[in-house]
Amino acid sequence: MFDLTTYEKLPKSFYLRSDVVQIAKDLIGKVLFTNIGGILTAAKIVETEAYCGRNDRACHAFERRTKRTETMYGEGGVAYVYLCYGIHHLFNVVTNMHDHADAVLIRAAEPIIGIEQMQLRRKKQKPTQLTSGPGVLSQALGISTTYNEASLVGEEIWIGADRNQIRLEIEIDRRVGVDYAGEDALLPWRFMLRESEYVSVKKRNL
DNA sequence: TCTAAGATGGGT
DNA sequence: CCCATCTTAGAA
Repeated sequence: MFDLTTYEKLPKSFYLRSDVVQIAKDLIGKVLFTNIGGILTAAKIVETEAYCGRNDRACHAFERRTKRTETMYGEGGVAYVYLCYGIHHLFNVVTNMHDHADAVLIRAAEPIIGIEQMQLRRKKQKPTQLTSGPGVLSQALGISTTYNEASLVGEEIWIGADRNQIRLEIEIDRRVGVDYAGEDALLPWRFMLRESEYVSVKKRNL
């Protein structure tokens, strides 16, 4: 069985750091927990992408401070959840200090706790069909836009570090689906756990 | 007001 | 390849 005391909830200071690319890398191998509707689920993060509001055309907050992006301009340590294509709820981790609009998109994970509940939510059986992709991951974990701005150091959504974590091999790639961002689409800001079967899209070329 | 496009996913 | 589905941002 899984011993919850193995995992240490990441403190707010983890999210307040200024290097969003480093944070995206650091999040690989961490475990995303949700306790929503009385259902505990957890999944190990295997794929992330960094978005930087100040110099990254792919970021929603780039040269834009609107109702939607205001979440990213807030202080780090909260969720930024938005609806994509009218269907998918994409979960991001807001980082950095107030007025610095950075976030990390959690793109894929490996189910650990609450797999049966994820199967019910997803109406799929195979473990790789539960949390491999930013939209489906949110569905499996019960995350929707109602959790936009929710704290990541609270009792509904949080991220834990394995106290016994050994060194991980990380692959780097360009981000998915941001071709509109011109040369920023080529930034090496996507991180994956090497050899994981749970990443959403296989490695392309930088 | 109006409209195009989008950090996707599933099916053909 | 196609399409579901709807909010957002920016234009008019």
